Amino acid sequence: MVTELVRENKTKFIILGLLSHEPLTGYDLRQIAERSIGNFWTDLSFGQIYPTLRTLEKKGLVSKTVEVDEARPLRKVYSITQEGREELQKWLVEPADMEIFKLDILLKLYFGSSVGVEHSIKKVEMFIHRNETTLERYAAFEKSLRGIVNQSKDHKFFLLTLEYGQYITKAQLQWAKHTLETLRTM
Amino acid sequence: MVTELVRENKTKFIILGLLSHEPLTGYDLRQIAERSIGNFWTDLSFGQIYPTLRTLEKKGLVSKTVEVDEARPLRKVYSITQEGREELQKWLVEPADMEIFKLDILLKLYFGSSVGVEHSIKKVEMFIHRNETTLERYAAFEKSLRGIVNQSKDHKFFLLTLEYGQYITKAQLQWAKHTLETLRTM
DNA sequence: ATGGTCATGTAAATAGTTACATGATTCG
DNA sequence: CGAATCATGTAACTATTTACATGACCAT
Repeated sequence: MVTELVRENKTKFIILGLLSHEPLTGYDLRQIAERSIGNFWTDLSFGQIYPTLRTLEKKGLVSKTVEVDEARPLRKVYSITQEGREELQKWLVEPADMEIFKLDILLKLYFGSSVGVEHSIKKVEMFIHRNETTLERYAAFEKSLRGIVNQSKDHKFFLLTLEYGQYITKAQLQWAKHTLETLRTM
Repeated sequence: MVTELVRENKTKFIILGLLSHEPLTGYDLRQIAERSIGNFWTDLSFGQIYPTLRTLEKKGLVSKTVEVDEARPLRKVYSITQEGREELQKWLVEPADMEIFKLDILLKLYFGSSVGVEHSIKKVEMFIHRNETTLERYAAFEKSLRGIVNQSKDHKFFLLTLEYGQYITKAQLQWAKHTLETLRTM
């Protein structure tokens, strides 16, 4: 039996999702993606964005208007079409895929027995520092978001993903502090 | 200025790391990887393993012995060489890369405003169920590990990565339960 | 002047997945 | 008798990154 497993191109749906909020250029897409889904997804690169926009346009899922403003770089502003919205909705109702985690620090800890525990300790300390910084950034973000969260549903959804980041980052900090103690007595 | 950023092939170091514990076949590698680093890294596929083993052998980082046992498939058992250990150690002392998270459920929640909140609720419920199952699996694993953890350093490192999984999974459950409440009042 | 931001894109390489191909043994 | 496990691997495709190429404006 041939079970044809169509691999879903997430970049495609991220672009469609972002365009479902507002029309954007390829350049905008990268920045908006970073700011909106950046805590739980890898950044989009131009090498992904521009080719994907072209195929999306070919399939009629997005449409393009070119803004020619002299003395300013030309902007190709993309909007989602009705077919695009339908494609997005078909994907949205499907069950979510498994989470993907790639923790280089755990790889290096797990295989670290051959290089001395001081290297592991240093990595965990850096990890703690990084997560503390992230938590501060989240707190500032949350503060500004709490004020406007009742203005739109989108803000509420954004807050949910921000809270995910906060829960995870706090858990990572707890783990890291516990791990430091363990490593120091090894 | 040309900043040559060499993209590190993690698969290579995972294989080297696993072989630094014991000699293994390509087939073994997939299973051992799944059991050992599977909670924080995506599984290795044969399409990655066999070609990587070949290039690793060509570079002299691993060596191969062929076990011909009649009435049994032939086994190519790979061992790490001294050069391989040095390559591994060079990588181990480098600072750890940023964590990579890909949360399809957050993508679908974030873009979910166009399909009705009941779809989001169902996804979060499934997420809770999945995480509860994972937590039970971790608990069973921990129990069996606590008994033997003093027998080897490797068990201690394994326990650290298992604990990471536990902290994260608990945090995800807390977030998901809070999120369910929020979604139900939307 | 230098670097940052805005804005487009392509080409080449690397990474990773999936399907296919083969075949014996073991377990229920 | 069929499914799972052991064991090898390749080919084709898809995904993603990185470097390169271009060029104007604006702030320091």
